[in-house]
Amino acid sequence: MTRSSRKTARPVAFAADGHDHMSCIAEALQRAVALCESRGTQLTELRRRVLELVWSSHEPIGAYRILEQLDRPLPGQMRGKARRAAPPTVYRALDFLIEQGLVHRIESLNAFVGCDQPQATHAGQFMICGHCGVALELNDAGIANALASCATRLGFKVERPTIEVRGICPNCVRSGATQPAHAEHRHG
Amino acid sequence: MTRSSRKTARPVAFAADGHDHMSCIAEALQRAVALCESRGTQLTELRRRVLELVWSSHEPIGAYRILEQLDRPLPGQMRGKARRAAPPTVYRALDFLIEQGLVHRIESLNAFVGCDQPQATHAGQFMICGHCGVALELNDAGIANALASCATRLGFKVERPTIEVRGICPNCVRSGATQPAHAEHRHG
DNA sequence: CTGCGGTATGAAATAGTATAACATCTCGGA
DNA sequence: TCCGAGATGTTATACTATTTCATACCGCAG
Ligand SMILES: [Zn+2]
Ligand SMILES: [Zn+2]
Ligand SMILES: [Zn+2]
Ligand SMILES: [Zn+2]
Repeated sequence: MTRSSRKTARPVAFAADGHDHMSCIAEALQRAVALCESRGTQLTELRRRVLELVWSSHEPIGAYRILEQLDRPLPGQMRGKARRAAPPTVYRALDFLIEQGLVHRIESLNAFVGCDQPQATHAGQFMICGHCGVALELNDAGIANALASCATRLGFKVERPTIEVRGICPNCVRSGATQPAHAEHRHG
Repeated sequence: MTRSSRKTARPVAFAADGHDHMSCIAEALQRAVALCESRGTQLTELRRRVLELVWSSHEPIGAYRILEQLDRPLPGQMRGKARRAAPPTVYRALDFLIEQGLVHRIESLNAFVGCDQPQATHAGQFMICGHCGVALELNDAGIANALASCATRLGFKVERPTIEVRGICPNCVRSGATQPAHAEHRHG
């Protein structure tokens, strides 16, 4: 029970005392396998590997970072001068994973992050820390309702909401972080 | 009185019967001049021209589209083989305009759109039609409150909310539009 | 077995978006 | 005049994403 061992009620990604990320990854992969199984879609080795890399942390990762990691031979394998994978390889895998709801794209970062509730189709809301880079996905009914009511009032038919809130996470707030400190983009 | 001549209460960008966009542009430029004047910032000819291009329609425009337009000699001017402007030129102008609150960046489109309430600093919410491409900026208190309350609950300090809702605008809904029809990105 | 269609991946080229770094220009004040 | 700040010009490059065609694999009809 990874969850019940936590000391706080805070979401895992923002946990004050860190968390066992290995099991985070393992559980995500397990869910993915089960989901694709149940849908009859093919979670191939390549796609599984990309998903694993996306889940390597709770910070959204760029497609080209994934590409770099894909190139590195897995520990224990000596496959010398393995040819560098090409961009379409990773973009195609990401397309598949997004379609399956296993990964979300963070528009404001041109990056990708794993979804921990892939079962139901949803458009999550993201709280992204500009200091440590961690992105937390929520499904807040209040926000969703406010949006829906606003759209209804206008006669606007919502298809895909994009909600990405940049700020400072609880942990970084407590440690007095105000400056960027996280590489990221300029334009933000 | 452009506004009072409208037949509906709908926002100009989504007006059912179209609108006098020339005055849209003129008013935006006027506001910009006044604002920069009052702040002592320099709305140079280049920046004014870029702002005008951003306002050329209510569809967000990409930096490189602006660049193309900048190259075209103004009607009446025969400046032959004018050198093509370089990307930094337009990005710098956009940076200035964004800083002044005169333009917003639409993250999900890598594009830019004029702001019609540049006075107060704000982070607008955008309703973007996937069919006609028009983006409407709102400042809905309900959404803002829902977001704020959610962030408070988490202990997350909001710095820059990004809310961009893709969908179909009232006009396009009425005309039965469901397909994309608008070029735009793939990844959406 | 063999060929066929559908899906996944490999590979090369190119398109699209954005910034870094340094040079030049202009204008107003010391 | 000289200086310094801010704006723009210029070149190169980084970063992100898609198009296009080729190849590999697999289950199945003939
Ligand atoms: Zn999700
Ligand atoms: Zn943080
Ligand atoms: Zn605005
Ligand atoms: Zn529309």
